[in-house]
Amino acid sequence: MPRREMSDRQEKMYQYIVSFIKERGISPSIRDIQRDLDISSTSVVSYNLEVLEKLGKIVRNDKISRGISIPDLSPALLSQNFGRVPLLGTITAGSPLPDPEEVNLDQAEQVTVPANIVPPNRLNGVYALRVRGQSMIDALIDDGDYVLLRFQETAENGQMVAARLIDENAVTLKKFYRENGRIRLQPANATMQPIYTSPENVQIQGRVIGVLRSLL
Amino acid sequence: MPRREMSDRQEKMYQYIVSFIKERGISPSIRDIQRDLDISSTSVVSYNLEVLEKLGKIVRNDKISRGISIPDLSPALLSQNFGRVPLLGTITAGSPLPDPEEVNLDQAEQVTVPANIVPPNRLNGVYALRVRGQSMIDALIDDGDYVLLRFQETAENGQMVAARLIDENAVTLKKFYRENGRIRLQPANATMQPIYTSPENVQIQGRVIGVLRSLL
DNA sequence: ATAGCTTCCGAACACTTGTTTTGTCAAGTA
DNA sequence: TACTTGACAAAACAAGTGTTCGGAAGCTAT
Repeated sequence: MPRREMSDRQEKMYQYIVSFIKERGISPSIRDIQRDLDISSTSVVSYNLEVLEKLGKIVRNDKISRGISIPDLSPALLSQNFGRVPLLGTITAGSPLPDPEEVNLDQAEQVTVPANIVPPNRLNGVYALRVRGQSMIDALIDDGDYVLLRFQETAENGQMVAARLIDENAVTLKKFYRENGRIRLQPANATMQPIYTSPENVQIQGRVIGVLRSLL
Repeated sequence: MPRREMSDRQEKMYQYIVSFIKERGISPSIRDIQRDLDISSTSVVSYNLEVLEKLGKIVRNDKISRGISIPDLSPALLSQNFGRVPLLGTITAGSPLPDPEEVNLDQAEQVTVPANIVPPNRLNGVYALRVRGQSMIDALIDDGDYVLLRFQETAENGQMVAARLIDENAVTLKKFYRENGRIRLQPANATMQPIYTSPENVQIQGRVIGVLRSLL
Protein backbone atom coordinates (compact mmCIF):
# COMPACT_ATOMS: atom_id res chain seq x y z
CA MET A 1 0.00 0.00 0.00
CA PRO A 2 1.59 3.25 -1.06
CA ARG A 3 1.90 6.02 1.45
CA ARG A 4 -1.00 8.42 1.35
CA GLU A 5 -0.45 12.03 0.48
CA MET A 6 -1.10 14.88 2.81
CA SER A 7 -4.33 16.73 2.31
CA ASP A 8 -4.27 20.41 1.58
CA ARG A 9 -4.98 21.29 5.16
CA GLN A 10 -2.38 18.86 6.44
CA GLU A 11 0.19 20.28 4.07
CA LYS A 12 -0.45 23.77 5.40
CA MET A 13 -0.29 22.61 8.98
CA TYR A 14 2.97 20.80 8.36
CA GLN A 15 4.55 23.84 6.74
CA TYR A 16 3.34 26.01 9.58
CA ILE A 17 4.79 23.73 12.21
CA VAL A 18 8.14 23.53 10.45
CA SER A 19 8.53 27.27 10.16
CA PHE A 20 7.27 27.80 13.70
CA ILE A 21 9.92 25.49 15.09
CA LYS A 22 12.62 26.95 12.88
CA GLU A 23 11.84 30.47 13.99
CA ARG A 24 11.11 30.00 17.65
CA GLY A 25 12.84 26.76 18.51
CA ILE A 26 9.77 25.32 20.18
CA SER A 27 6.68 23.54 19.02
CA PRO A 28 3.46 25.46 18.38
CA SER A 29 0.43 24.62 20.47
CA ILE A 30 -2.74 23.29 18.94
CA ARG A 31 -4.35 26.65 19.43
CA ASP A 32 -1.45 28.41 17.73
CA ILE A 33 -2.12 26.30 14.67
CA GLN A 34 -5.83 26.83 14.89
CA ARG A 35 -5.57 30.59 15.16
CA ASP A 36 -2.92 31.22 12.51
CA LEU A 37 -4.43 28.85 9.99
CA ASP A 38 -8.00 29.98 10.59
CA ILE A 39 -9.25 26.58 11.54
CA SER A 40 -12.59 26.52 13.23
CA SER A 41 -11.86 24.12 16.06
CA THR A 42 -9.00 22.68 18.01
CA SER A 43 -10.47 19.27 17.47
CA VAL A 44 -9.84 19.60 13.74
CA VAL A 45 -6.23 20.41 14.41
CA SER A 46 -6.03 17.49 16.78
CA TYR A 47 -7.59 15.21 14.21
CA ASN A 48 -5.19 16.21 11.45
CA LEU A 49 -2.17 16.06 13.71
CA GLU A 50 -3.11 12.47 14.32
CA VAL A 51 -3.06 11.86 10.59
CA LEU A 52 0.27 13.62 10.21
CA GLU A 53 1.73 11.44 12.90
CA LYS A 54 0.50 8.30 11.16
CA LEU A 55 2.17 9.56 8.00
CA GLY A 56 5.40 9.88 9.93
CA LYS A 57 5.74 13.57 9.18
CA ILE A 58 5.64 14.62 12.80
CA VAL A 59 6.19 13.07 16.21
CA ARG A 60 3.90 13.80 19.09
CA ASN A 61 4.85 13.51 22.70
CA ASP A 62 1.74 12.17 24.21
CA LYS A 63 -0.54 14.60 25.95
CA ILE A 64 2.05 17.16 26.85
CA SER A 65 2.05 20.79 25.89
CA ARG A 66 3.74 21.85 22.69
CA GLY A 67 4.79 18.30 22.16
CA ILE A 68 5.08 18.29 18.39
CA SER A 69 8.50 17.68 16.95
CA ILE A 70 9.72 17.03 13.44
CA PRO A 71 12.15 14.16 12.94
CA ASP A 72 13.90 15.80 9.98
CA LEU A 73 14.48 18.90 12.06
CA SER A 74 15.48 17.14 15.21
CA PRO A 75 18.32 18.68 17.17
CA ALA A 76 19.59 15.14 17.35
CA LEU A 77 20.71 15.76 13.79
CA LEU A 78 22.99 18.39 15.18
CA SER A 79 25.19 15.68 16.59
CA GLN A 80 24.73 13.04 13.97
CA ASN A 81 26.11 13.89 10.57
CA PHE A 82 28.65 16.33 11.81
CA GLY A 83 30.16 18.00 14.82
CA ARG A 84 31.58 21.37 15.59
CA VAL A 85 34.96 22.40 16.91
CA PRO A 86 36.33 25.76 17.94
CA LEU A 87 38.55 27.66 15.54
CA LEU A 88 41.38 28.73 17.82
CA GLY A 89 43.39 30.87 15.46
CA THR A 90 45.96 30.78 12.72
CA ILE A 91 49.13 28.75 12.66
CA THR A 92 52.14 30.20 10.91
CA ALA A 93 55.75 29.22 11.07
CA GLY A 94 56.95 31.64 13.72
CA SER A 95 53.88 33.17 15.25
CA PRO A 96 52.56 32.12 18.63
CA LEU A 97 49.33 30.18 18.92
CA PRO A 98 46.79 30.95 21.63
CA ASP A 99 46.86 28.20 24.18
CA PRO A 100 43.82 25.99 23.54
CA GLU A 101 43.08 25.81 27.23
CA GLU A 102 43.08 29.53 27.74
CA VAL A 103 40.70 30.43 24.99
CA ASN A 104 37.09 30.98 25.85
CA LEU A 105 35.58 28.07 24.00
CA ASP A 106 32.12 29.56 24.19
CA GLN A 107 32.90 32.57 22.12
CA ALA A 108 35.37 31.05 19.70
CA GLU A 109 34.28 30.81 16.09
CA GLN A 110 33.08 27.33 15.27
CA VAL A 111 33.97 25.09 12.36
CA THR A 112 31.62 22.37 11.24
CA VAL A 113 33.27 18.99 10.82
CA PRO A 114 31.57 16.42 8.56
CA ALA A 115 31.13 12.99 10.08
CA ASN A 116 32.96 11.60 7.04
CA ILE A 117 36.12 13.37 8.12
CA VAL A 118 35.94 12.96 11.90
CA PRO A 119 33.02 11.11 13.54
CA PRO A 120 31.27 13.41 16.03
CA ASN A 121 31.89 11.03 18.91
CA ARG A 122 35.62 11.36 18.36
CA LEU A 123 35.58 15.12 18.33
CA ASN A 124 36.51 15.55 21.94
CA GLY A 125 39.59 17.71 22.37
CA VAL A 126 39.62 18.58 18.69
CA TYR A 127 40.13 22.11 17.45
CA ALA A 128 40.74 23.84 14.14
CA LEU A 129 43.42 26.21 12.92
CA ARG A 130 43.80 28.23 9.77
CA VAL A 131 47.05 27.56 7.98
CA ARG A 132 49.27 30.43 6.93
CA GLY A 133 52.22 29.68 4.68
CA GLN A 134 53.26 26.73 2.59
CA SER A 135 55.62 24.88 4.88
CA MET A 136 53.51 21.73 4.60
CA ILE A 137 52.82 21.90 0.89
CA ASP A 138 54.32 18.44 0.26
CA ALA A 139 51.95 17.02 2.87
CA LEU A 140 49.05 18.38 0.82
CA ILE A 141 48.36 21.25 3.16
CA ASP A 142 48.27 24.70 1.58
CA ASP A 143 48.00 28.27 2.66
CA GLY A 144 44.40 28.99 3.63
CA ASP A 145 43.50 25.44 4.55
CA TYR A 146 41.83 24.57 7.80
CA VAL A 147 43.53 21.81 9.76
CA LEU A 148 41.79 19.81 12.45
CA LEU A 149 43.92 18.88 15.43
CA ARG A 150 43.33 16.62 18.35
CA PHE A 151 44.91 17.93 21.50
CA GLN A 152 47.68 15.62 22.69
CA GLU A 153 51.06 16.19 24.29
CA THR A 154 52.94 13.28 22.82
CA ALA A 155 53.40 12.06 19.28
CA GLU A 156 54.69 9.12 17.32
CA ASN A 157 57.44 9.47 14.75
CA GLY A 158 56.13 10.80 11.47
CA GLN A 159 52.94 12.27 12.81
CA MET A 160 52.01 15.77 11.80
CA VAL A 161 51.76 18.01 14.86
CA ALA A 162 51.45 21.56 16.03
CA ALA A 163 54.63 21.98 18.06
CA ARG A 164 55.57 24.85 20.33
CA LEU A 165 59.20 25.82 20.60
CA ILE A 166 59.42 27.17 24.10
CA ASP A 167 62.62 29.19 23.85
CA GLU A 168 61.58 30.76 20.57
CA ASN A 169 57.99 31.16 21.75
CA ALA A 170 56.81 29.99 18.35
CA VAL A 171 54.34 27.43 17.16
CA THR A 172 54.68 25.59 13.90
CA LEU A 173 53.09 22.80 11.92
CA LYS A 174 55.62 20.07 11.24
CA LYS A 175 56.21 16.35 11.08
CA PHE A 176 57.57 15.01 14.34
CA TYR A 177 60.60 12.72 14.66
CA ARG A 178 62.46 11.62 17.79
CA GLU A 179 66.10 10.93 16.90
CA ASN A 180 68.60 9.69 19.51
CA GLY A 181 68.00 12.27 22.16
CA ARG A 182 66.85 15.16 20.06
CA ILE A 183 63.76 16.17 18.17
CA ARG A 184 63.54 16.79 14.45
CA LEU A 185 60.67 18.93 13.20
CA GLN A 186 60.45 18.31 9.48
CA PRO A 187 58.59 20.64 7.16
CA ALA A 188 56.94 19.01 4.20
CA ASN A 189 58.44 21.39 1.72
CA ALA A 190 61.55 20.49 -0.22
CA THR A 191 62.83 24.05 -0.05
CA MET A 192 62.73 24.29 3.74
CA GLN A 193 65.10 22.96 6.36
CA PRO A 194 64.15 20.83 9.37
CA ILE A 195 64.42 22.21 12.88
CA TYR A 196 66.54 20.30 15.40
CA THR A 197 66.05 20.93 19.08
CA SER A 198 66.00 19.28 22.49
CA PRO A 199 62.95 17.42 23.80
CA GLU A 200 62.70 19.94 26.65
CA ASN A 201 62.18 22.76 24.21
CA VAL A 202 59.29 21.11 22.41
CA GLN A 203 55.74 21.13 23.59
CA ILE A 204 53.28 19.34 21.36
CA GLN A 205 49.90 21.02 21.14
CA GLY A 206 48.03 18.62 18.96
CA ARG A 207 48.11 16.21 16.07
CA VAL A 208 46.59 16.82 12.66
CA ILE A 209 43.64 14.56 11.97
CA GLY A 210 41.94 16.32 9.08
CA VAL A 211 42.15 18.99 6.43
CA LEU A 212 39.48 21.20 4.88
CA ARG A 213 40.17 23.32 1.81
CA SER A 214 38.11 25.81 -0.12
CA LEU A 215 38.98 26.47 -3.77
CA LEU A 216 36.24 28.98 -4.43
CA MET B 1 32.29 43.41 33.97
CA PRO B 2 33.13 39.80 33.31
CA ARG B 3 30.25 37.46 32.74
CA ARG B 4 29.36 35.40 35.77
CA GLU B 5 29.79 31.65 35.77
CA MET B 6 26.97 29.20 36.17
CA SER B 7 26.46 27.80 39.62
CA ASP B 8 26.57 24.08 40.16
CA ARG B 9 22.82 23.80 40.04
CA GLN B 10 22.57 25.95 36.97
CA GLU B 11 25.18 23.84 35.24
CA LYS B 12 23.17 20.70 35.96
CA MET B 13 19.96 22.31 34.80
CA TYR B 14 21.57 23.46 31.59
CA GLN B 15 22.96 20.03 30.85
CA TYR B 16 19.60 18.48 31.59
CA ILE B 17 17.78 20.84 29.27
CA VAL B 18 20.25 20.26 26.46
CA SER B 19 19.99 16.48 26.63
CA PHE B 20 16.23 16.63 27.03
CA ILE B 21 15.86 18.66 23.87
CA LYS B 22 18.33 16.51 22.00
CA GLU B 23 16.53 13.33 22.92
CA ARG B 24 12.92 14.40 22.65
CA GLY B 25 13.02 17.40 20.39
CA ILE B 26 10.96 19.54 22.76
CA SER B 27 11.70 21.61 25.80
CA PRO B 28 11.28 20.18 29.27
CA SER B 29 8.73 21.77 31.58
CA ILE B 30 9.75 23.39 34.81
CA ARG B 31 8.35 20.42 36.66
CA ASP B 32 10.32 18.00 34.51
CA ILE B 33 13.46 19.74 35.62
CA GLN B 34 12.33 19.86 39.22
CA ARG B 35 11.50 16.16 39.37
CA ASP B 36 14.53 14.77 37.53
CA LEU B 37 17.01 16.98 39.29
CA ASP B 38 15.44 16.51 42.72
CA ILE B 39 14.80 20.15 43.27
CA SER B 40 12.44 20.98 46.06
CA SER B 41 10.31 23.60 44.36
CA THR B 42 9.31 24.88 40.98
CA SER B 43 10.13 28.36 42.13
CA VAL B 44 13.76 27.37 42.47
CA VAL B 45 13.78 26.13 38.92
CA SER B 46 12.09 29.31 37.79
CA TYR B 47 14.59 31.39 39.68
CA ASN B 48 17.57 29.66 38.15
CA LEU B 49 16.10 29.65 34.67
CA GLU B 50 15.91 33.38 34.98
CA VAL B 51 19.60 33.48 35.78
CA LEU B 52 20.41 31.17 32.86
CA GLU B 53 18.52 33.44 30.53
CA LYS B 54 20.42 36.48 31.78
CA LEU B 55 23.61 34.54 31.09
CA GLY B 56 22.43 33.97 27.55
CA LYS B 57 22.62 30.20 27.85
CA ILE B 58 18.95 29.68 27.18
CA VAL B 59 16.06 31.56 25.62
CA ARG B 60 12.65 31.61 27.22
CA ASN B 61 9.44 32.20 25.35
CA ASP B 62 7.51 34.23 27.79
CA LYS B 63 4.92 32.47 29.85
CA ILE B 64 4.23 29.63 27.50
CA SER B 65 4.56 25.96 28.20
CA ARG B 66 7.82 24.23 27.49
CA GLY B 67 9.13 27.45 26.15
CA ILE B 68 12.81 26.93 26.81
CA SER B 69 15.07 26.78 23.80
CA ILE B 70 18.81 26.76 23.41
CA PRO B 71 20.34 29.09 20.85
CA ASP B 72 23.27 26.78 20.09
CA LEU B 73 20.86 23.96 19.41
CA SER B 74 18.41 25.91 17.34
CA PRO B 75 17.05 24.16 14.27
CA ALA B 76 17.83 27.39 12.46
CA LEU B 77 21.42 26.23 12.73
CA LEU B 78 20.53 23.39 10.41
CA SER B 79 20.75 25.78 7.51
CA GLN B 80 23.26 28.26 8.80
CA ASN B 81 26.73 27.01 9.53
CA PHE B 82 26.80 24.31 6.96
CA GLY B 83 24.99 22.68 4.11
CA ARG B 84 24.75 19.21 2.74
CA VAL B 85 25.45 17.81 -0.70
CA PRO B 86 24.93 14.36 -2.16
CA LEU B 87 27.86 11.97 -2.41
CA LEU B 88 27.49 10.69 -5.95
CA GLY B 89 30.22 8.08 -6.02
CA THR B 90 33.91 7.61 -6.53
CA ILE B 91 36.06 9.14 -9.21
CA THR B 92 38.97 7.14 -10.54
CA ALA B 93 41.03 7.59 -13.62
CA GLY B 94 39.27 5.21 -15.96
CA SER B 95 36.03 4.24 -14.28
CA PRO B 96 32.72 5.76 -15.25
CA LEU B 97 30.94 8.13 -12.92
CA PRO B 98 27.21 7.93 -12.43
CA ASP B 99 25.57 10.82 -14.17
CA PRO B 100 24.68 13.40 -11.50
CA GLU B 101 21.31 13.98 -13.08
CA GLU B 102 20.33 10.35 -13.07
CA VAL B 103 21.08 9.61 -9.46
CA ASN B 104 18.24 9.67 -7.00
CA LEU B 105 19.30 12.64 -4.93
CA ASP B 106 16.97 11.74 -2.12
CA GLN B 107 18.61 8.47 -1.31
CA ALA B 108 22.18 9.42 -2.01
CA GLU B 109 24.52 9.54 0.95
CA GLN B 110 24.99 13.09 2.15
CA VAL B 111 28.18 14.94 2.96
CA THR B 112 28.13 17.89 5.31
CA VAL B 113 29.91 20.94 3.98
CA PRO B 114 31.15 23.53 6.48
CA ALA B 115 30.17 27.11 5.70
CA ASN B 116 33.87 27.98 5.88
CA ILE B 117 34.54 25.86 2.82
CA VAL B 118 31.44 26.59 0.74
CA PRO B 119 28.73 28.95 2.01
CA PRO B 120 25.38 27.15 2.16
CA ASN B 121 23.75 29.63 -0.20
CA ARG B 122 26.28 28.73 -2.87
CA LEU B 123 25.75 25.01 -2.55
CA ASN B 124 23.29 24.72 -5.41
CA GLY B 125 24.40 22.17 -7.96
CA VAL B 126 27.25 21.03 -5.79
CA TYR B 127 28.03 17.36 -5.22
CA ALA B 128 30.79 15.32 -3.66
CA LEU B 129 32.96 12.52 -4.94
CA ARG B 130 35.42 10.23 -3.25
CA VAL B 131 38.82 10.26 -4.89
CA ARG B 132 40.53 7.03 -5.86
CA GLY B 133 44.14 7.14 -6.96
CA GLN B 134 46.85 9.75 -6.81
CA SER B 135 46.60 11.40 -10.19
CA MET B 136 46.09 14.79 -8.55
CA ILE B 137 48.66 14.46 -5.82
CA ASP B 138 50.54 17.60 -6.92
CA ALA B 139 47.29 19.53 -6.62
CA LEU B 140 47.10 18.47 -3.00
CA ILE B 141 44.40 15.91 -3.60
CA ASP B 142 45.11 12.42 -2.33
CA ASP B 143 43.55 9.00 -2.48
CA GLY B 144 40.63 8.90 -0.09
CA ASP B 145 39.88 12.60 -0.15
CA TYR B 146 36.43 13.96 -0.78
CA VAL B 147 36.23 16.58 -3.50
CA LEU B 148 33.35 19.02 -3.82
CA LEU B 149 32.30 19.85 -7.36
CA ARG B 150 29.94 22.40 -8.76
CA PHE B 151 28.10 21.13 -11.78
CA GLN B 152 29.09 23.08 -14.88
CA GLU B 153 29.65 22.17 -18.51
CA THR B 154 32.34 24.66 -19.35
CA ALA B 155 35.64 25.52 -17.75
CA GLU B 156 38.40 28.08 -17.87
CA ASN B 157 41.98 27.13 -18.55
CA GLY B 158 43.67 25.72 -15.49
CA GLN B 159 40.54 24.85 -13.56
CA MET B 160 40.31 21.47 -11.99
CA VAL B 161 37.37 19.52 -13.40
CA ALA B 162 35.74 16.15 -13.57
CA ALA B 163 35.85 15.43 -17.31
CA ARG B 164 34.13 12.65 -19.17
CA LEU B 165 35.85 11.20 -22.23
CA ILE B 166 32.95 10.12 -24.35
CA ASP B 167 34.68 7.64 -26.62
CA GLU B 168 36.49 5.97 -23.78
CA ASN B 169 33.42 6.20 -21.52
CA ALA B 170 35.67 7.22 -18.67
CA VAL B 171 35.61 10.03 -16.14
CA THR B 172 38.71 11.54 -14.66
CA LEU B 173 39.80 14.36 -12.40
CA LYS B 174 42.19 16.66 -14.26
CA LYS B 175 43.21 20.23 -14.92
CA PHE B 176 41.56 21.61 -18.03
CA TYR B 177 43.37 23.46 -20.83
CA ARG B 178 42.09 24.50 -24.23
CA GLU B 179 45.00 24.58 -26.71
CA ASN B 180 44.51 25.66 -30.33
CA GLY B 181 41.64 23.41 -31.22
CA ARG B 182 42.24 20.56 -28.86
CA ILE B 183 41.83 19.87 -25.18
CA ARG B 184 44.61 18.97 -22.77
CA LEU B 185 43.68 17.20 -19.56
CA GLN B 186 46.63 17.55 -17.26
CA PRO B 187 47.11 15.33 -14.23
CA ALA B 188 48.77 16.95 -11.28
CA ASN B 189 51.29 14.19 -10.88
CA ALA B 190 54.77 14.48 -12.34
CA THR B 191 54.86 10.80 -13.20
CA MET B 192 51.70 10.85 -15.32
CA GLN B 193 51.14 12.04 -18.87
CA PRO B 194 48.48 14.50 -20.04
CA ILE B 195 45.59 13.39 -22.21
CA TYR B 196 45.05 15.17 -25.51
CA THR B 197 41.71 14.90 -27.22
CA SER B 198 39.18 16.80 -29.29
CA PRO B 199 36.66 19.18 -27.73
CA GLU B 200 33.84 16.97 -29.01
CA ASN B 201 35.09 14.06 -26.96
CA VAL B 202 35.13 15.97 -23.68
CA GLN B 203 32.14 16.54 -21.50
CA ILE B 204 32.79 18.50 -18.34
CA GLN B 205 30.81 17.31 -15.38
CA GLY B 206 31.84 19.78 -12.76
CA ARG B 207 34.56 21.91 -11.31
CA VAL B 208 36.37 21.27 -8.04
CA ILE B 209 35.56 23.88 -5.43
CA GLY B 210 36.64 22.17 -2.23
CA VAL B 211 38.53 19.31 -0.65
CA LEU B 212 37.92 17.40 2.58
CA ARG B 213 40.49 14.99 3.97
CA SER B 214 40.53 12.67 6.95
CA LEU B 215 43.87 11.63 8.42
CA LEU B 216 42.47 9.50 11.22
C1' DA C 1 -31.12 6.13 -1.28
C1' DT C 2 -28.53 4.18 2.51
C1' DA C 3 -24.71 2.78 4.90
C1' DG C 4 -20.10 3.75 6.04
C1' DC C 5 -16.28 6.60 6.01
C1' DT C 6 -13.59 10.83 6.47
C1' DT C 7 -13.47 15.45 7.83
C1' DC C 8 -15.07 19.00 10.43
C1' DC C 9 -17.52 21.80 14.22
C1' DG C 10 -18.40 23.71 18.88
C1' DA C 11 -18.11 23.41 23.54
C1' DA C 12 -16.82 21.57 27.76
C1' DC C 13 -13.46 19.27 30.57
C1' DA C 14 -9.33 18.12 33.07
C1' DC C 15 -4.70 18.15 33.33
C1' DT C 16 -0.29 20.60 32.59
C1' DT C 17 2.44 24.27 33.37
C1' DG C 18 4.52 28.98 34.38
C1' DT C 19 3.99 32.42 37.86
C1' DT C 20 3.42 34.60 42.17
C1' DT C 21 3.42 35.18 47.00
C1' DT C 22 5.05 34.60 51.49
C1' DG C 23 8.64 33.00 54.21
C1' DT C 24 13.19 31.00 55.69
C1' DC C 25 18.13 30.90 56.03
C1' DA C 26 22.95 31.92 55.38
C1' DA C 27 26.47 35.10 53.86
C1' DG C 28 27.98 39.45 53.34
C1' DT C 29 28.34 44.48 54.63
C1' DA C 30 28.08 49.01 56.82
C1' DT D 1 23.67 44.78 65.32
C1' DA D 2 20.83 45.89 61.47
C1' DC D 3 20.34 45.74 56.64
C1' DT D 4 20.83 43.80 52.13
C1' DT D 5 21.29 40.09 48.88
C1' DG D 6 21.30 35.47 46.89
C1' DA D 7 19.29 31.09 47.00
C1' DC D 8 15.79 28.22 48.34
C1' DA D 9 11.01 26.24 50.07
C1' DA D 10 5.95 25.46 50.02
C1' DA D 11 1.65 26.32 48.45
C1' DA D 12 -1.76 28.42 45.79
C1' DC D 13 -3.17 30.63 41.51
C1' DA D 14 -4.32 31.55 36.73
C1' DA D 15 -3.54 30.48 32.16
C1' DG D 16 -2.28 27.54 28.70
C1' DT D 17 -3.19 23.38 26.48
C1' DG D 18 -4.52 18.58 24.78
C1' DT D 19 -8.54 15.74 24.74
C1' DT D 20 -13.15 14.22 24.33
C1' DC D 21 -17.78 13.86 22.73
C1' DG D 22 -22.18 14.50 20.29
C1' DG D 23 -23.34 15.80 16.08
C1' DA D 24 -23.16 17.64 11.23
C1' DA D 25 -21.56 17.79 6.49
C1' DG D 26 -19.54 15.85 2.45
C1' DC D 27 -18.09 11.87 -0.04
C1' DT D 28 -18.06 7.02 -2.00
C1' DA D 29 -19.81 2.56 -3.13
C1' DT D 30 -23.39 -0.67 -3.10
